[in-house]
Amino acid sequence: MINASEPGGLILELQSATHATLHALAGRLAGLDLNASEINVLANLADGLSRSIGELASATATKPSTLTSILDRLVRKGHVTRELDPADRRSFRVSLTADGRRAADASREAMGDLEAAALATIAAADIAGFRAVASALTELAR
Amino acid sequence: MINASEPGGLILELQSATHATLHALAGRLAGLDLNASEINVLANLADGLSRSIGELASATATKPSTLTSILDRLVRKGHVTRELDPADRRSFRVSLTADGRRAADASREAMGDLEAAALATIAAADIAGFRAVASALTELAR
DNA sequence: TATTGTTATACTCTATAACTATA
DNA sequence: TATAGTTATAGAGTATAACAATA
Repeated sequence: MINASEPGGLILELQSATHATLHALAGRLAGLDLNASEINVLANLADGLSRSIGELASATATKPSTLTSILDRLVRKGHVTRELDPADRRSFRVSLTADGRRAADASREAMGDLEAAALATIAAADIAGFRAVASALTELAR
Repeated sequence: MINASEPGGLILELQSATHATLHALAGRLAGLDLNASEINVLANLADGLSRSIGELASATATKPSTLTSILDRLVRKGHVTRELDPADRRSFRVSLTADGRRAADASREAMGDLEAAALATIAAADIAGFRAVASALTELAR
Protein backbone atom coordinates (compact mmCIF):
# COMPACT_ATOMS: atom_id res chain seq x y z
CA MET A 1 0.00 0.00 0.00
CA ILE A 2 1.30 3.39 -0.97
CA ASN A 3 1.60 6.10 1.63
CA ALA A 4 0.74 9.19 -0.37
CA SER A 5 1.95 11.45 2.42
CA GLU A 6 5.58 10.60 1.77
CA PRO A 7 7.52 12.60 -0.78
CA GLY A 8 6.63 11.26 -4.18
CA GLY A 9 3.69 9.31 -2.86
CA LEU A 10 1.20 11.40 -4.74
CA ILE A 11 2.85 10.60 -8.05
CA LEU A 12 2.98 6.87 -7.28
CA GLU A 13 -0.71 6.99 -6.43
CA LEU A 14 -1.37 8.83 -9.70
CA GLN A 15 0.38 6.10 -11.66
CA SER A 16 -1.48 3.33 -9.86
CA ALA A 17 -4.79 4.98 -10.57
CA THR A 18 -3.95 5.31 -14.25
CA HIS A 19 -2.91 1.67 -14.56
CA ALA A 20 -6.02 0.51 -12.73
CA THR A 21 -8.40 2.57 -14.84
CA LEU A 22 -6.75 1.57 -18.10
CA HIS A 23 -7.06 -2.05 -17.12
CA ALA A 24 -10.68 -1.70 -16.08
CA LEU A 25 -11.49 0.20 -19.26
CA ALA A 26 -9.90 -2.39 -21.51
CA GLY A 27 -12.04 -5.02 -19.83
CA ARG A 28 -15.27 -3.10 -20.28
CA LEU A 29 -14.54 -2.34 -23.92
CA ALA A 30 -13.19 -5.78 -24.79
CA GLY A 31 -15.96 -6.30 -27.31
CA LEU A 32 -14.87 -3.29 -29.36
CA ASP A 33 -11.41 -4.61 -30.31
CA LEU A 34 -9.70 -1.39 -29.19
CA ASN A 35 -6.55 -0.96 -27.14
CA ALA A 36 -5.83 1.85 -24.68
CA SER A 37 -4.23 4.18 -27.24
CA GLU A 38 -7.06 3.74 -29.69
CA ILE A 39 -9.63 4.40 -26.97
CA ASN A 40 -7.73 7.51 -25.95
CA VAL A 41 -7.71 8.88 -29.50
CA LEU A 42 -11.39 8.10 -30.06
CA ALA A 43 -12.36 9.66 -26.74
CA ASN A 44 -10.51 12.81 -27.71
CA LEU A 45 -12.41 12.97 -31.00
CA ALA A 46 -15.74 12.27 -29.34
CA ASP A 47 -16.87 15.90 -29.59
CA GLY A 48 -17.21 15.40 -33.35
CA LEU A 49 -14.61 18.02 -34.33
CA SER A 50 -11.74 17.14 -36.64
CA ARG A 51 -8.15 17.49 -35.48
CA SER A 52 -4.72 17.62 -37.05
CA ILE A 53 -2.12 14.99 -36.15
CA GLY A 54 -0.27 17.58 -34.11
CA GLU A 55 -3.38 18.54 -32.16
CA LEU A 56 -4.13 14.88 -31.45
CA ALA A 57 -0.52 14.31 -30.44
CA SER A 58 -0.61 16.98 -27.78
CA ALA A 59 -4.10 16.00 -26.59
CA THR A 60 -3.04 12.39 -26.11
CA ALA A 61 0.53 13.11 -25.01
CA THR A 62 1.97 10.94 -27.78
CA LYS A 63 4.38 11.75 -30.61
CA PRO A 64 3.16 12.19 -34.18
CA SER A 65 5.28 9.19 -35.13
CA THR A 66 3.42 7.06 -32.57
CA LEU A 67 0.08 8.32 -33.83
CA THR A 68 0.86 7.22 -37.36
CA SER A 69 0.39 3.54 -36.55
CA ILE A 70 -2.50 4.11 -34.15
CA LEU A 71 -4.33 6.08 -36.84
CA ASP A 72 -3.43 3.49 -39.47
CA ARG A 73 -5.27 0.89 -37.38
CA LEU A 74 -8.24 3.16 -36.65
CA VAL A 75 -8.55 3.94 -40.38
CA ARG A 76 -8.29 0.25 -41.24
CA LYS A 77 -11.00 -0.56 -38.69
CA GLY A 78 -13.19 2.13 -40.23
CA HIS A 79 -13.36 4.38 -37.16
CA VAL A 80 -11.64 7.50 -38.47
CA THR A 81 -10.70 9.19 -41.73
CA ARG A 82 -7.45 11.01 -42.41
CA GLU A 83 -7.87 13.63 -45.13
CA LEU A 84 -5.50 16.26 -46.49
CA ASP A 85 -6.24 19.71 -45.12
CA PRO A 86 -7.02 21.86 -48.18
CA ALA A 87 -5.89 24.93 -46.27
CA ASP A 88 -2.43 23.48 -45.51
CA ARG A 89 -1.58 20.50 -47.63
CA ARG A 90 1.25 19.41 -45.33
CA SER A 91 -1.27 18.38 -42.69
CA PHE A 92 -4.29 16.14 -42.21
CA ARG A 93 -7.69 16.47 -40.63
CA VAL A 94 -8.65 13.39 -38.61
CA SER A 95 -12.39 12.83 -38.13
CA LEU A 96 -14.68 10.13 -36.80
CA THR A 97 -16.72 8.04 -39.21
CA ALA A 98 -20.26 7.03 -38.20
CA ASP A 99 -18.78 3.79 -36.87
CA GLY A 100 -16.06 5.69 -35.09
CA ARG A 101 -18.63 7.94 -33.52
CA ARG A 102 -20.35 4.91 -32.01
CA ALA A 103 -17.04 3.54 -30.70
CA ALA A 104 -16.08 6.96 -29.34
CA ASP A 105 -19.42 7.33 -27.59
CA ALA A 106 -19.04 3.86 -26.11
CA SER A 107 -15.55 4.76 -24.89
CA ARG A 108 -16.68 7.97 -23.22
CA GLU A 109 -19.64 6.15 -21.77
CA ALA A 110 -17.43 3.41 -20.33
CA MET A 111 -15.14 6.05 -18.86
CA GLY A 112 -18.17 7.85 -17.46
CA ASP A 113 -19.51 4.65 -15.91
CA LEU A 114 -16.15 3.92 -14.38
CA GLU A 115 -15.97 7.41 -12.93
CA ALA A 116 -19.49 7.23 -11.61
CA ALA A 117 -18.74 3.93 -9.89
CA ALA A 118 -15.50 5.22 -8.40
CA LEU A 119 -16.91 8.56 -7.34
CA ALA A 120 -20.18 7.34 -5.93
CA THR A 121 -19.05 7.93 -2.37
CA ILE A 122 -16.77 10.90 -3.03
CA ALA A 123 -17.73 14.47 -2.19
CA ALA A 124 -17.99 17.01 -5.00
CA ALA A 125 -15.34 19.14 -3.31
CA ASP A 126 -12.90 16.24 -3.41
CA ILE A 127 -13.55 15.78 -7.11
CA ALA A 128 -12.83 19.46 -7.67
CA GLY A 129 -9.62 18.98 -5.71
CA PHE A 130 -8.65 16.07 -7.90
CA ARG A 131 -9.11 18.20 -10.99
CA ALA A 132 -7.06 21.02 -9.54
CA VAL A 133 -4.14 18.73 -8.72
CA ALA A 134 -4.30 16.79 -11.99
CA SER A 135 -4.29 20.07 -13.93
CA ALA A 136 -1.35 21.38 -11.96
CA LEU A 137 0.65 18.22 -12.62
CA THR A 138 -0.28 18.29 -16.29
CA GLU A 139 0.77 21.91 -16.72
CA LEU A 140 4.20 21.15 -15.27
CA ALA A 141 5.50 19.41 -18.36
CA ARG A 142 4.27 21.89 -20.92
CA MET B 1 -7.90 21.15 -23.73
CA ILE B 2 -9.86 18.49 -21.93
CA ASN B 3 -13.16 19.31 -20.36
CA ALA B 4 -13.10 17.19 -17.23
CA SER B 5 -16.78 17.84 -16.62
CA GLU B 6 -17.85 15.65 -19.50
CA PRO B 7 -18.33 11.94 -18.94
CA GLY B 8 -14.92 10.34 -19.02
CA GLY B 9 -13.15 13.66 -18.77
CA LEU B 10 -11.74 12.88 -15.37
CA ILE B 11 -10.05 9.76 -16.70
CA LEU B 12 -8.59 11.60 -19.68
CA GLU B 13 -7.25 14.23 -17.31
CA LEU B 14 -5.77 11.48 -15.13
CA GLN B 15 -3.95 10.01 -18.11
CA SER B 16 -2.62 13.38 -19.20
CA ALA B 17 -1.29 14.08 -15.75
CA THR B 18 0.46 10.71 -15.64
CA HIS B 19 2.08 11.23 -19.02
CA ALA B 20 3.20 14.71 -18.07
CA THR B 21 4.70 13.70 -14.73
CA LEU B 22 6.47 10.67 -16.20
CA HIS B 23 7.99 12.88 -18.84
CA ALA B 24 9.06 15.53 -16.33
CA LEU B 25 10.50 12.89 -14.01
CA ALA B 26 12.52 11.25 -16.75
CA GLY B 27 14.03 14.64 -17.50
CA ARG B 28 14.98 15.36 -13.91
CA LEU B 29 16.52 11.94 -13.41
CA ALA B 30 18.27 11.80 -16.77
CA GLY B 31 21.63 11.62 -15.05
CA LEU B 32 20.74 8.37 -13.28
CA ASP B 33 20.23 6.28 -16.43
CA LEU B 34 16.85 5.01 -15.27
CA ASN B 35 13.61 4.75 -17.22
CA ALA B 36 10.10 5.19 -15.88
CA SER B 37 9.60 1.53 -14.92
CA GLU B 38 12.90 1.33 -13.15
CA ILE B 39 12.17 4.52 -11.23
CA ASN B 40 8.78 3.13 -10.26
CA VAL B 41 10.29 -0.08 -8.90
CA LEU B 42 13.03 1.74 -7.00
CA ALA B 43 10.55 4.22 -5.52
CA ASN B 44 8.44 1.32 -4.29
CA LEU B 45 11.46 -0.23 -2.60
CA ALA B 46 12.55 3.08 -1.08
CA ASP B 47 11.32 2.14 2.39
CA GLY B 48 14.18 -0.37 2.61
CA LEU B 49 11.97 -3.46 2.95
CA SER B 50 12.39 -6.43 0.62
CA ARG B 51 9.56 -7.60 -1.61
CA SER B 52 8.67 -10.67 -3.63
CA ILE B 53 8.17 -10.41 -7.38
CA GLY B 54 4.44 -10.78 -6.88
CA GLU B 55 4.32 -8.00 -4.31
CA LEU B 56 6.30 -5.72 -6.60
CA ALA B 57 4.06 -6.64 -9.50
CA SER B 58 0.94 -5.56 -7.69
CA ALA B 59 2.57 -2.45 -6.23
CA THR B 60 3.70 -1.30 -9.66
CA ALA B 61 0.69 -2.64 -11.57
CA THR B 62 2.89 -4.69 -13.89
CA LYS B 63 2.96 -8.41 -14.63
CA PRO B 64 5.65 -10.65 -13.15
CA SER B 65 6.78 -11.40 -16.71
CA THR B 66 7.32 -7.67 -17.30
CA LEU B 67 9.21 -7.32 -14.04
CA THR B 68 11.66 -10.03 -15.04
CA SER B 69 13.42 -7.79 -17.56
CA ILE B 70 13.12 -4.63 -15.45
CA LEU B 71 14.73 -6.43 -12.50
CA ASP B 72 17.37 -7.97 -14.78
CA ARG B 73 18.44 -4.44 -15.70
CA LEU B 74 18.30 -3.15 -12.12
CA VAL B 75 20.42 -6.10 -10.97
CA ARG B 76 22.88 -5.54 -13.80
CA LYS B 77 23.13 -1.85 -12.86
CA GLY B 78 23.79 -2.85 -9.26
CA HIS B 79 20.67 -1.25 -7.77
CA VAL B 80 18.87 -4.32 -6.44
CA THR B 81 19.52 -7.92 -5.48
CA ARG B 82 17.20 -10.85 -6.20
CA GLU B 83 17.71 -13.66 -3.70
CA LEU B 84 15.87 -16.93 -3.17
CA ASP B 85 13.46 -16.76 -0.25
CA PRO B 86 14.61 -19.48 2.18
CA ALA B 87 11.08 -19.74 3.53
CA ASP B 88 9.58 -20.44 0.09
CA ARG B 89 12.10 -21.44 -2.49
CA ARG B 90 9.73 -20.79 -5.38
CA SER B 91 10.00 -17.07 -4.76
CA PHE B 92 12.57 -14.28 -4.49
CA ARG B 93 13.16 -11.38 -2.16
CA VAL B 94 14.10 -8.19 -4.02
CA SER B 95 16.08 -5.62 -2.01
CA LEU B 96 17.95 -2.38 -2.63
CA THR B 97 21.73 -2.36 -2.61
CA ALA B 98 23.52 0.66 -1.14
CA ASP B 99 23.71 2.09 -4.65
CA GLY B 100 20.05 1.30 -5.21
CA ARG B 101 19.17 3.05 -2.00
CA ARG B 102 20.80 6.22 -3.28
CA ALA B 103 18.97 5.95 -6.61
CA ALA B 104 15.68 5.22 -4.84
CA ASP B 105 16.13 8.22 -2.55
CA ALA B 106 16.93 10.41 -5.55
CA SER B 107 13.80 9.14 -7.30
CA ARG B 108 11.54 9.84 -4.35
CA GLU B 109 13.19 13.22 -3.93
CA ALA B 110 12.62 14.11 -7.59
CA MET B 111 8.99 13.04 -7.27
CA GLY B 112 8.71 15.10 -4.11
CA ASP B 113 10.20 18.16 -5.81
CA LEU B 114 7.84 17.76 -8.72
CA GLU B 115 4.88 17.51 -6.38
CA ALA B 116 6.00 20.50 -4.37
CA ALA B 117 6.32 22.57 -7.55
CA ALA B 118 2.94 21.49 -8.86
CA LEU B 119 1.14 21.86 -5.56
CA ALA B 120 2.67 25.16 -4.49
CA THR B 121 -0.54 27.03 -5.19
CA ILE B 122 -2.97 24.23 -4.35
CA ALA B 123 -4.97 24.11 -1.14
CA ALA B 124 -4.42 21.23 1.27
CA ALA B 125 -8.09 20.29 0.98
CA ASP B 126 -7.72 19.91 -2.79
CA ILE B 127 -4.74 17.62 -2.30
CA ALA B 128 -6.78 15.50 0.08
CA GLY B 129 -9.50 15.38 -2.57
CA PHE B 130 -7.00 14.24 -5.16
CA ARG B 131 -5.92 11.39 -2.91
CA ALA B 132 -9.50 10.36 -2.26
CA VAL B 133 -10.33 10.19 -5.97
CA ALA B 134 -7.07 8.50 -6.97
CA SER B 135 -7.61 5.85 -4.29
CA ALA B 136 -11.17 5.25 -5.39
CA LEU B 137 -10.08 4.78 -9.01
CA THR B 138 -7.25 2.49 -7.96
CA GLU B 139 -9.50 0.30 -5.84
CA LEU B 140 -11.87 -0.22 -8.76
CA ALA B 141 -9.67 -2.64 -10.62
CA ARG B 142 -8.68 -4.78 -7.66
C1' DT C 1 -2.47 -30.00 -7.90
C1' DA C 2 -1.58 -25.18 -7.15
C1' DT C 3 1.70 -21.42 -7.03
C1' DT C 4 6.11 -18.53 -8.08
C1' DG C 5 8.59 -16.82 -11.33
C1' DT C 6 10.99 -17.32 -16.00
C1' DT C 7 10.91 -17.97 -20.89
C1' DA C 8 8.97 -17.48 -25.50
C1' DT C 9 6.17 -15.05 -28.72
C1' DA C 10 3.78 -11.48 -30.85
C1' DC C 11 2.11 -6.88 -30.76
C1' DT C 12 2.34 -2.16 -29.29
C1' DC C 13 4.48 2.18 -27.44
C1' DT C 14 8.42 5.29 -27.27
C1' DA C 15 12.19 8.15 -28.86
C1' DT C 16 15.08 9.72 -32.36
C1' DA C 17 16.56 10.86 -36.78
C1' DA C 18 16.18 10.91 -41.73
C1' DC C 19 13.09 11.98 -45.27
C1' DT C 20 9.11 13.97 -48.31
C1' DA C 21 6.01 17.38 -49.37
C1' DT C 22 4.45 21.78 -48.59
C1' DA C 23 4.74 26.45 -46.71
C1' DT D 1 14.36 27.63 -44.28
C1' DA D 2 10.77 25.91 -41.35
C1' DT D 3 6.89 22.88 -40.49
C1' DA D 4 3.59 18.56 -40.79
C1' DG D 5 3.65 14.13 -40.96
C1' DT D 6 5.68 9.52 -42.38
C1' DT D 7 9.18 6.06 -42.37
C1' DA D 8 12.92 3.43 -40.31
C1' DT D 9 15.10 1.58 -36.41
C1' DA D 10 16.03 0.06 -31.85
C1' DG D 11 14.66 -0.49 -27.07
C1' DA D 12 11.03 -1.31 -23.89
C1' DG D 13 6.14 -2.47 -21.99
C1' DT D 14 2.13 -5.72 -22.45
C1' DA D 15 -0.50 -10.01 -22.54
C1' DT D 16 -0.67 -14.77 -22.92
C1' DA D 17 0.70 -19.34 -22.62
C1' DA D 18 4.04 -22.94 -21.80
C1' DC D 19 7.38 -24.35 -18.59
C1' DA D 20 10.47 -25.57 -14.33
C1' DA D 21 10.82 -25.76 -9.57
C1' DT D 22 8.68 -25.89 -5.35
C1' DA D 23 4.77 -26.19 -2.21
